[in-house]
Amino acid sequence: MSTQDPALFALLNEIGIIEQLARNRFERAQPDGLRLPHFAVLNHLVRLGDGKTPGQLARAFQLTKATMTNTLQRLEARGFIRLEPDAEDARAKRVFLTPEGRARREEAVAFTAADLSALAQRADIHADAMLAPLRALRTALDRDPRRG
Amino acid sequence: MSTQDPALFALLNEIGIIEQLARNRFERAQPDGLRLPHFAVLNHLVRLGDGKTPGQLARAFQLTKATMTNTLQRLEARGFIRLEPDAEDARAKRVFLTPEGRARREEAVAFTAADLSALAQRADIHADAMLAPLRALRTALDRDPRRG
DNA sequence: CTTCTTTAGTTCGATGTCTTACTATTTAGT
DNA sequence: ACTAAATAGTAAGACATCGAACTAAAGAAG
Repeated sequence: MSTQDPALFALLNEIGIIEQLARNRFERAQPDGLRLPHFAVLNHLVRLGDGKTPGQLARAFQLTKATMTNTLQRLEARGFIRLEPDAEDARAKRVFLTPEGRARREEAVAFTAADLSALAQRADIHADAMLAPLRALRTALDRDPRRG
Repeated sequence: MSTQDPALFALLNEIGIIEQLARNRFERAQPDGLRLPHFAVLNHLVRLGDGKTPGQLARAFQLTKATMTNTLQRLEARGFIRLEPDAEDARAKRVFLTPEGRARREEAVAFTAADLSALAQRADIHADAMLAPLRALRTALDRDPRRG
C-alpha cells in the first residue's frame, strides 16, 4: 500500500499478510495436518487447564460456537481430546486433554519455539517493543463497537 | 498467553486475533456482503492501475492462483470487474475495473477511513511506530515461497 | 407450576483458502 | 523445428469460519 494510506489502514493490511504467512508457515511444518486452530486449543487447555466448556473456548478465541464445535470434533476424532457431559448442567460438555493431545502439543510447541527463535535471530525483530502497542490495538478493536 | 511465551510467539498470537477482529469488523459493516479480499483487490486495482493479470494479483497478495480465480469470479459476477483475454499471451487474462467496481471501492474506502480514524482517536494507537517493525517481520516471514 | 427467555451445543449452507491435478500456451534446449 | 520444461488459469476436494435455524436444558416471572 502507499504512503498516502492512513497509518492504521496500512498497519492492519500488514497484519493481515503476517497472519497469513505465519499460519501457512506453521501448518506446512506439521507432519500430520495439524491446523493452527487445533494447536491453539490444545495449547490453551494445557496452559489454562482443561475441563473447559466448548462455549468458554469459543469466547476465549472469539470464535462462534459453531466453529468451536467443528474444531473440537476434529480434535476428538484425532484422539487429542475427550468430550464429557457436565454433571451440573446437562446442556454443557467439558473438554479434557488426552495424553496424546498433551504430547502433540509439546511437539508443536518445541518445533514452533525453535523455528521462531531462529527466525528472530536471523532477522532483527523487536517483538517485545511491538507487543504492548498491539495489545492496545486489540483491546480497542475488541471493545469499541462499530459506529453506524 | 502468558509472560513465559517467547515474545515472538505472543506477538503472532496477538496478530492473529487482531486480523480476525479487523476482518469481521469490516465485513459486518458492508451492506452487500462485500468481503475483505474483494475489497483488497478492488483497492489494489484502483491504486496501482488495472489491467493486471490474475497471476500478478495472486503474487501481490501472496495467495494461490486458485484462490485468486475464485475471488475474481465473484467480483466479475457482481459486475465490479471485467476479465479480458491478453492480446499478447493467449494463456493470460487481464483484469479491468468497471465503473461500478470503482464506485464500490470508493464507498468502502470512505467508510473504512472514517471508522479507523474514529477508532484511532478514541484509543491511543501508535500505528506509525508499529509499521516499520511489522514490515520487517513480514519480510522475515516472507522467505519461504513456492506457491501455485 | 406454567410460560417465556436465555444459554449450550449442533446442523446446514455459503465463502475463502489451500493442495493436487488438469488443460492450454509459451519458452528453452538440443 | 521438435520436444521438454515452465507458466497461466481452472476445477475438484478438503477444511475453517460465519450466520441462521434448530434442539435441549436452565433460569426468570407470574
